[in-house]
This record gives sequence, C-alpha cells and structure tokens, in this order.
Amino acid sequence: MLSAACKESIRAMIYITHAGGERKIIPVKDVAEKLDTSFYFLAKNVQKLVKAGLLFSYKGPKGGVKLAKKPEDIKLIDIVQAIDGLEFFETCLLGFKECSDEHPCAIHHKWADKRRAIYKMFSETSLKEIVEDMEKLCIDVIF
Amino acid sequence: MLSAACKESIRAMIYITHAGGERKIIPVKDVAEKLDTSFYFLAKNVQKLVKAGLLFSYKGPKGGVKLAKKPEDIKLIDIVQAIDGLEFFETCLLGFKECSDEHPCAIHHKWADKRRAIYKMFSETSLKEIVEDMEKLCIDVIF
DNA sequence: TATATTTAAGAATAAAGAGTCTTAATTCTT
DNA sequence: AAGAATTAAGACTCTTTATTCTTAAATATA
Ligand code: FES
Ligand code: FES
Repeated sequence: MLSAACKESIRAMIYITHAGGERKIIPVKDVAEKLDTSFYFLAKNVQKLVKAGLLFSYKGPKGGVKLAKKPEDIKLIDIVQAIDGLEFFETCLLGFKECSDEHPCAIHHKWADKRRAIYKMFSETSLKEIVEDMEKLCIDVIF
Repeated sequence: MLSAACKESIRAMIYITHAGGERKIIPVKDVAEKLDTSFYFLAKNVQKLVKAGLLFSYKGPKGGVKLAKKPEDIKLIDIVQAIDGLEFFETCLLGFKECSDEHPCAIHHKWADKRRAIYKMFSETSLKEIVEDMEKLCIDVIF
C-alpha cells in the first residue's frame, strides 16, 4: 500500500519531530544513521518533503532539516501525499477506470468504507500525537 | 495495495463466476476479450489460480477454466493470497521488521484495526455475493 | 491418425521502483 | 578568501514487476 520510500519518510519525520521538532536543525545524515538506512535514498525523499512544505532545509555546516509546521499540524496524509500521492484513495480496487458512487465496481461499496476509514485515520493522526503515544507507551522511536 | 495482476485476477474470477460458474468451461481467451486485457498476462495469472485450487483447467478444443468450488466458497482473500500473498496483512505499515501487538511501531495500534477490517471484508466476501450484488444493482460485470 | 485448439511453462523484453553515486550550490568557520 | 560541511539535482545501476512471446503438452474432432 505505501511504497518503501513513503514508509521510510514517515519514520524519518517521526524521528525529526522527536529529535528536533520545529526548533532544532537535524542533519539528514544523522537521520539516516538513526534509521539505519541509506543516506542517499533518504536524502532524495527528504527533498520531496521539503518541496511539499513539510520541512525547511539549510545547507552548509550545521545545516540539515527541521519541521516547517507545528507537529500537530503535520498529518500522516501530508507525508503520504508528498511521497506516493493519493491515487490509492482515488482509484478502483479492481483497476477500473472510474471509481465513484455513481460508477461503482463490484466491490466499490464495501471498499469505499474501508478506504475512507484509512483516509480519516491518516488525516487525523499528527506527528505530535504519534510521538506522544510512543513516549507514553515507552516505544523506541527508532525501533 | 493490490498488484495489477491481482486486480485483474479478481475481475477475471468475477466474470468466470458470472459466465460459467462451477459448471460451464470458459476459455481464457474469452475472459481476456471480455475484460479487454492481454491474453498473455491473464493466462499467466490464471495458472496461479489453478495451482491454488480455485479453478479447474482443461486443455484442448472446448478447453478453458471453471470454478473449482462453489461461488459462495471462494472468497476475495483466496484470490489475493494466490496472486499477491498475504504480506500486506502481516507486515508493518512503516517497514519495521516485526509487526505485532508485542512489538508495535508508532502507529501499529491504529493501523492494525483498519487492516483487520479489510482482512475481514476480504474473508467474508464471496464471489457469489459479488455477482448477486452486481445483478441486484444492475452493474455490468465487465464495466 | 492428423489437425486444430487450448492450457502449461518458462524465456525474453519493457517499464517502474529502489537504491547509489557524482557534481553543483550554498553556507558556516577559520 | 579558503576550506569544509551539507543539501539540491540529476544521472546511473540494480531489482522487481509487468507484459509479451515461444514452445511443449494435452485433448477434442474429423
Ligand atoms: S469502483 Fe472499484 S473500488 Fe470504486
Ligand atoms: S508494527 Fe508497524 S504496523 Fe504493526
């Protein structure tokens, strides 16, 4: 459902929120190390997050990235949209051209419900909430 | 979420149910024509459905495929499992190694709910039900 | 038996996605 | 001003998935 790039981007955003939030600038290299992933791959995706207005970036020594908005104002759906786009929420599960209540496929009515619930969850879940939950549940950010 | 192969396979199974069910043998060529898709691609996926025990196949003139079980006994999840496998339902949305209530990631608890609902829907929805719904709603099988 | 028809199996090609690297631009520090 | 650190951009390779094709095996029919 989510691409590898998108999954990693969400993890990265969670870590950036946890480690620096809106204030502190975190080098992408640090994020890659903490997530135990490829700097190259991560950096490319981070560029998309910058372009989407979710991160501010700073070049040079002491450079890096930080949140461009308050953690409570960045929702999971924003990250998904920036990296993968929203086709998942707009296209037919069976691959038909149209997907709407007016032109439903054989399982549209059942599926649309589930899909809407996922969209709702992604739209309502903010980075702030995730990081707070993690601390509450004593889950390591990195895992 | 579902691969192109899986989406097409579900459509094919719906058509086979509608056109022949457990009785009549339908040539794969006919299915491909009706679905307006590549015979080659469809035929390869149909082979997997045969191996998974969802279809019987018959070679030679008058050959083709038919359902190997009653339409009410073939669920969407069976088709998904045969073509894509069940990783979607078993792996972490954020790409962590483990995915369980014991080793949850930052959004496991929220996601597990949604995922379970989808699994339930796929497990409970049979080809019989889909085809009946279509007839009831006057939706063309092919669309 | 010969022929035509159809699925089975797997090779070959094309496209998309994942992952890596190189170079340029920016900016901090000395 | 010079050098080092860091992101930006895009080319490049590798892997997986999608798609097409070829050949073999089976079977109905004449
Ligand atoms: S038309 Fe198929 S899911 Fe909406
Ligand atoms: S651990 Fe991430 S969804 Fe289950």
